[in-house]
Amino acid sequence: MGRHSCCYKQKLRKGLWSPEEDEKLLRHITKYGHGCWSSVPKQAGLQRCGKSCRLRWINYLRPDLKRGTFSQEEENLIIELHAVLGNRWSQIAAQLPGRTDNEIKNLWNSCLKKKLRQKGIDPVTHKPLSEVENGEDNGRSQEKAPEVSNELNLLKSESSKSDSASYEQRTSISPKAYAPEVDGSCSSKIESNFVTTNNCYSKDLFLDRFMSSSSSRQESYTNSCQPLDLMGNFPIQMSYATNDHSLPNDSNSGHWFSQTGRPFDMNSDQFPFNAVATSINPTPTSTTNLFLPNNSFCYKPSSLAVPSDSVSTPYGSHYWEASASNNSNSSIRSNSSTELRSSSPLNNIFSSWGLADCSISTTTKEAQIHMMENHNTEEPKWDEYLHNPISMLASSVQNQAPESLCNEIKTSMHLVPDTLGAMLPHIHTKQHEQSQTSSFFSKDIQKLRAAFGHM
DNA sequence: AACGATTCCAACCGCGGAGAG
DNA sequence: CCTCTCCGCGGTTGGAATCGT
Repeated sequence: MGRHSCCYKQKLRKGLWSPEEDEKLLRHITKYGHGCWSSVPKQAGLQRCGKSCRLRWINYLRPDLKRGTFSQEEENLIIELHAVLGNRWSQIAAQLPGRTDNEIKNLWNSCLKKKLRQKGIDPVTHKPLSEVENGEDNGRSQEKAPEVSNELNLLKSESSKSDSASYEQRTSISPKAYAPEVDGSCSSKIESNFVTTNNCYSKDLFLDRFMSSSSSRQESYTNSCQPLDLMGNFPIQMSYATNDHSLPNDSNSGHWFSQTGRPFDMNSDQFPFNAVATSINPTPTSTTNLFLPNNSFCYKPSSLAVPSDSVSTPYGSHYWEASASNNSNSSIRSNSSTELRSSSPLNNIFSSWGLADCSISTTTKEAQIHMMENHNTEEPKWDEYLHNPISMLASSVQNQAPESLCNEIKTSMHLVPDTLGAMLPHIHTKQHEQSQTSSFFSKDIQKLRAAFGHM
């Protein structure tokens, strides 16, 4: 049958990727998008199979990847999600912006399993080991909530020492993303009720939500808890600003913003600040805010203009979160008591952005309606982004040389805090470390450093 | 310093689903 | 329907890095 024609083709390289290969792939995808993966290697001049390219892109080159160790919140979330979803790594990953299924799987196998066992919890069933050993219940129970609560209690006691926010607060983001909106009645409460109390939220609903919304990675990214770009912080615009390119005009600028983040893998998500605003660390004070200097909840580059009507919060900027239940039917939940800015020229762009203050869960119905309306007007364009963000991006920047675009996107790829908390580009692998001096990367590093004012 | 054991993680493999013809 | 191809997912592996003796 030859299921994977690439598998038996000789001459194809296997194993670790060289920096040159990375560069080729990155350039190609940045420029043209991946399209059909099987044709990518040929077009990009790589001696790899399409599968390998895809994997490399998803697990390493994708610009929106968050690097570094998992925070306690992330670990907790993974455990929670695993309790409900089992080994559905891709779906778990969909709830952890910037993390790949592979990464999460590795973490689980190498770390979390052990941790759970040490705590006396069976990592498969998420029940107390003693119970499992007694053979009381084989397989996964239909009622997960109590077991998960056991885990959470243990985890709470462990992780609450340093965090002022409650565990529920810290874990509220993800659940709210898949909070059922069957009738809209649960939306705000659920944020803190999932798993811990399970009051209005069954596992089945939860699963339904997942199963129906994530037939593919991209789709699940779109539909689920989404990284939130920052109101007033314009990822791509900043890139342009640092590169002296003129900004797209208002009507086009919408192209640059992600409502849910994920469809903009290539763009907004890769922005160094994005991960901050994303959902994993609901509490701005949590300990591992990888991308944020000073633990602030969002970081606003000084070079960026902020809409005059944006409102300061203890955590920085406001934004709105979109939680689309599917591509054509979305509900947007304001997560703050702040009213929508309806007068902004970029209103429709921001129509679904929320405030990242997860401790506040006031839902404004009018706001939801308003936002839904606005959101819907963006739908067709949004759909295009979903299917080919890169080419959309490319077509939006006709005036910019592809080369430059490539560099800009790449620039934001891997940013890690330096010792002072400044965000510096980081080429992750050892392979890459060797090539950091290549002009391809170093130019961007310089640019980025300049943009951040750190040298 | 040398060596073996262990850990970690990037990458591979094989399967199943979806879609086109 | 059937066949074929492509894609994505989850399990597994290989090897580099780290740890312990």
